[in-house]
Amino acid sequence: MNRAPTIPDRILDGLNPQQREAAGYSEGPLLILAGAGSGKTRTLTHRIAHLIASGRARPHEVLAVTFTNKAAREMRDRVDALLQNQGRGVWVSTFHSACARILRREIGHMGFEPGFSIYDDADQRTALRRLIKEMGLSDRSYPARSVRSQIDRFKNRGLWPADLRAQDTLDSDRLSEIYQAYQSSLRRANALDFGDLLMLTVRLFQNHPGVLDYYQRRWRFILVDEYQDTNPIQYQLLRLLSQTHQNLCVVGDEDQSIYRFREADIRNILDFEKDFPGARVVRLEQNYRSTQSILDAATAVVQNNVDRLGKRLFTEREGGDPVRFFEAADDRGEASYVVSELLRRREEGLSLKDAAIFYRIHAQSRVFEEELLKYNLPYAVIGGTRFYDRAEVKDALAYLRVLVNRNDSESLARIINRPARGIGATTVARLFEAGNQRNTSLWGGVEASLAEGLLTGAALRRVRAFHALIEELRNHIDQEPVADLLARALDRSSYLQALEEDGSVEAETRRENLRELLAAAEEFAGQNPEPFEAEDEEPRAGTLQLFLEQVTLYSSADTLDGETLALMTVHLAKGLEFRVVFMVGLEEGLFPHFASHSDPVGLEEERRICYVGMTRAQESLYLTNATLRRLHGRVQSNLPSRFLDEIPPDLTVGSTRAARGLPVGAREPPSPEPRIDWNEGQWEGDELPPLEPGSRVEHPIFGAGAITEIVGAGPAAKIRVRFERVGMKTIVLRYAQLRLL
DNA sequence: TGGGAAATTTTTTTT
DNA sequence: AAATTTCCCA
Repeated sequence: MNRAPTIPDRILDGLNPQQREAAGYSEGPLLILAGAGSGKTRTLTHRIAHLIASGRARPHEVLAVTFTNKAAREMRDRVDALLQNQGRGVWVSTFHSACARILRREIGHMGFEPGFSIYDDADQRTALRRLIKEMGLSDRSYPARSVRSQIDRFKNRGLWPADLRAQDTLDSDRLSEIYQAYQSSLRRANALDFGDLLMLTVRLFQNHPGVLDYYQRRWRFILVDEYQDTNPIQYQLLRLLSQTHQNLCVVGDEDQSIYRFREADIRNILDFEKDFPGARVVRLEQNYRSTQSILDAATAVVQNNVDRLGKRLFTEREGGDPVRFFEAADDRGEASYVVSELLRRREEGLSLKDAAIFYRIHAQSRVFEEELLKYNLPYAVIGGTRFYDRAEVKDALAYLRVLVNRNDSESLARIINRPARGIGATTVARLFEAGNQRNTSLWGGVEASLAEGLLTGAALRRVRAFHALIEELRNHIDQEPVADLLARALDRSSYLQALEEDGSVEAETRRENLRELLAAAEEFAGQNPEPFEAEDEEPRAGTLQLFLEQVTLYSSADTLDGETLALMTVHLAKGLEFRVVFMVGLEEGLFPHFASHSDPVGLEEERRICYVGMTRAQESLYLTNATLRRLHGRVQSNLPSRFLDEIPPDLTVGSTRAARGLPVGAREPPSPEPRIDWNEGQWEGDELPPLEPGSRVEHPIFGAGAITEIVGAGPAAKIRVRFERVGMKTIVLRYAQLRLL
């Protein structure tokens, strides 16, 4: 049956000596420092295939961790192809998916039920918003959004509420209290958030050595891609899992670390040799992807970073097109330039699937979409408002989630009055309170209210009817395929009916989306989601549960195919490559993003993001910027990105501000520039004067100073200025009699 | 009480 | 522009 071991060495054919060394390396920790385009994924897949083909590991003894589920699927397919279908059983997944899978089996040890829900960002926020209100705290001092991200950051660092010390936050008392309350509410709801998937797995391993032992023994070889973007909790997990066999192989590039906001810690890769003594280090420095011009330009940018090991990447693809600069008058002009270039190149035979548009933030996609629609060019926006984030889709999924786990309070709260059935905010608050008092979920509150007569009149009738609806639907869980169950839920809840009666175009779109969701559910049932190895003896989580998990954990970056142009953020572009890349919006304030402006560490990360984007290009790279940009409903005027200025002019063609002697990026404006006074009509409407941190200004009373921070946009923006004579002041731009120096 | 309209606030990047 | 909160009427 297992005929694989006959051809182990052929698997290493076609690799260069360094790739070969890494792929064929036998036992012990292994660090592969792999520059952009140096074939790291190829090396990883060949290593997995070789481990199995040579008989050193059986498929189920290998765990490979990738950054996205899409990457996981690709890697699984490639391994499988190399092994002629003997590769099934290798676990290839993201940290989150792997942990979810472990927890489905083991979470009983932690006092949760196996049918646990997974809360996404929106669920977390609404849960927090309610808790903060319940605790009598002001949502001004504790905006749910920022509390959510702080808690998330704690989790990425592996910190539970009890671990917080004063230095972790300015007001650690209340914050850790909220965090604590939030964790109890998750527990009552039998729910985990994204961070908990990792946190609970680590805690499970720490508290249950027997369970840890099983996984330690089982995974004799562990491989991790994009290691530069792992955070402390992921590091802990890897340490625990690799203890027994020490066969941890990590691949990464410190220049491509772009997830600091998720607590990714570059020291993980810098310190690997210290953390895992005796580690073998292999460097992959030959770039097989890009032309020399592209590589040189990208290197020139990233070289401005202080915090890096430094490496020499080389390519045999000499020369190539110079990098193209284009400065448009505004964002529409930028889009029309990009699309006209696409049309031109398509005439020359470029396939749209070989091109991509990268931007810093999702909001930039819109103008490009409009322009592409004009010419009927097929495109796909990756990420952004994902299909599964649409209100009606979330409603439908909430019904399913409640059927699996009635205690999922966020989902229940979402659907209890959708479609409107007369159970308003006041009633829901009461039900929540009833649940809280009994230390149970919203559903517990519903049951208690019905049993103990806490409600009267219309409210009672309506809640009773809703309760009956859920109970009725639950009877069908095990008897019907996911799609049928979903259709039944939408029908019995009158959700579809309400949309039909609405009659608006919007409602029609929503129904369309629901049909699409039904189709997705059907398709899901058709394919066997994850191949299970016999040894796994995994309790077959219901298909319904697997469907929900996939919908929650799989980002839409995980689907991209056909003859379509891809639009995405640079973050989502990591790990991909395209013949032609347009990186747009290279402007101060946008890229580098203003949130990182005042902080050198943040700026270095922005520079790495830029580097990642540039190195995706194989043949042609376009870098564009717009002088005026409509963003967040306002028009702003941006200087070209300082990153453009960091690229040597001999590698580029096209217009640049620098070539015309105009100010670029962080540089001081040329000095005998006429003084700009924007109180006298040069800057109309919402247009913002060319100000940025670092600009020097003069105030009639305070004298000269330098801008340290700009808050907001347009004339209503405030700026913080450090004046030479009077120190730091905050000034509203509109009223300030400032002059630019 | 519930529902929808109007006013207000807030802007990065993701599993 | 979009998300959220407040306001006002039935």
